[in-house]
Amino acid sequence: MVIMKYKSTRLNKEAWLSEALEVLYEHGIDKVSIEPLAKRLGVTKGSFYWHFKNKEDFLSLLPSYWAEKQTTTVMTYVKSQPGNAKSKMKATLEYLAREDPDRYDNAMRAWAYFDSNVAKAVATIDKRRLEFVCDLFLLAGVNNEEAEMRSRIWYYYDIGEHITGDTPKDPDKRMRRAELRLAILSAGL
Amino acid sequence: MVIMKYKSTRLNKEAWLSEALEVLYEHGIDKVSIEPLAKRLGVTKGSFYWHFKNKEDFLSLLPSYWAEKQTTTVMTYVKSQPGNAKSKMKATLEYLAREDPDRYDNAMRAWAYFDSNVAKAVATIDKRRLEFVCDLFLLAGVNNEEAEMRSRIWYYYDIGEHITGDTPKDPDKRMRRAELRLAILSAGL
DNA sequence: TAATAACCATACGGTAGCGTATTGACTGTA
DNA sequence: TACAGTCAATACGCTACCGTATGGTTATTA
Repeated sequence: MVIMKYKSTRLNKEAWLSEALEVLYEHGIDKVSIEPLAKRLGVTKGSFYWHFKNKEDFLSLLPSYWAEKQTTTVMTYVKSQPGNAKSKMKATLEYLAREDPDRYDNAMRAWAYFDSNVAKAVATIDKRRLEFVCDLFLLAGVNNEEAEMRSRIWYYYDIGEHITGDTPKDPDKRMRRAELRLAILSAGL
Repeated sequence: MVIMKYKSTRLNKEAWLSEALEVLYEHGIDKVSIEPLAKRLGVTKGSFYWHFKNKEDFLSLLPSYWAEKQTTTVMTYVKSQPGNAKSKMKATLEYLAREDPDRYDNAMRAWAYFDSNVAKAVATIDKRRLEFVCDLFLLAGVNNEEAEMRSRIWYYYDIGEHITGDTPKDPDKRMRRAELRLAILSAGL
């Protein structure tokens, strides 16, 4: 027999942050407001002001909360994969075509564009990803300047496809694009 | 002697739309509100409700207003330039490196992400630009599928660089990037 | 210059959301 | 079982903004 020792709706900071991230994802940062959030969580704002000082304080925690959830990503997967640079690139693209792990990216970018603190958090993630790709090109033997440019072209493609909503639903199409992309961007390696 | 026959602050619809676009650019769509806008324009909201039915109606006009301002762009310039495909690509990149004409793009995208009507307007512009680039690759003789892929890689680079705020301030650096980019993406043409 | 139309100011009522103060309920520990 | 600590509900005042109603100016046209 199950004994409900605790009222299951008692919340912690993370519950609020997680829900906020969800609303951010669905409707954008300006719809992240305390009372509606409380409603979604089945509590009142009394809870909110117990856990957080105020709204500003709360929102300032969101970017780093998001960033932390970004730690287990493509990169850890690909690094674990054996093979040369080109096959690692392939692995990266296949992973992305399968998983689409960057669920909150667009919403964060939309927010970041009007908030420099958020922009910093996003820039950190972007930098990390760019360097990861850049290393692959360096590994493939291209010089520094060109590796940087190729990795930019590579990574900004992801951003562009993502943000225009152009990512094909059909996995086969995604794979086909990945092939072509790899062929074009790793030409001569 | 100057006689002020008209109070210079009498407005028309466009004045409101233009100012709204500016606020959108500076602070995002949720800061586009009637009363503050009126203040910026030196009138009261009495004016607004003369020109527009309500806020929703007003905002629905903004994407097309933006889209119209996009008609005179890179494309008209480049089309007027002589030369083969590759030199037209070069002309395009040089124009972009010089002018940065897509001032409102990021703000529109941020908005578009949470409003499907806006998304449509942005998608129209994206499509137009993509086709323009695609035509250049077709002109250079690559097959259809690859031309589409190359143009995506080409154009999404612009979006990515733009949205990450990575565009170098230094014109020389921008030019250098353009050269490398052209070299990489037009390899073998 | 009188009449009409175009444009704007002011005052008002209404809603959504922020933040505070206070009280209440639950939980772990002595 | 009493107490302290944790978490939440309620009630309140406040601000920003939307939309309406009404009347006042300014321009246009006859």
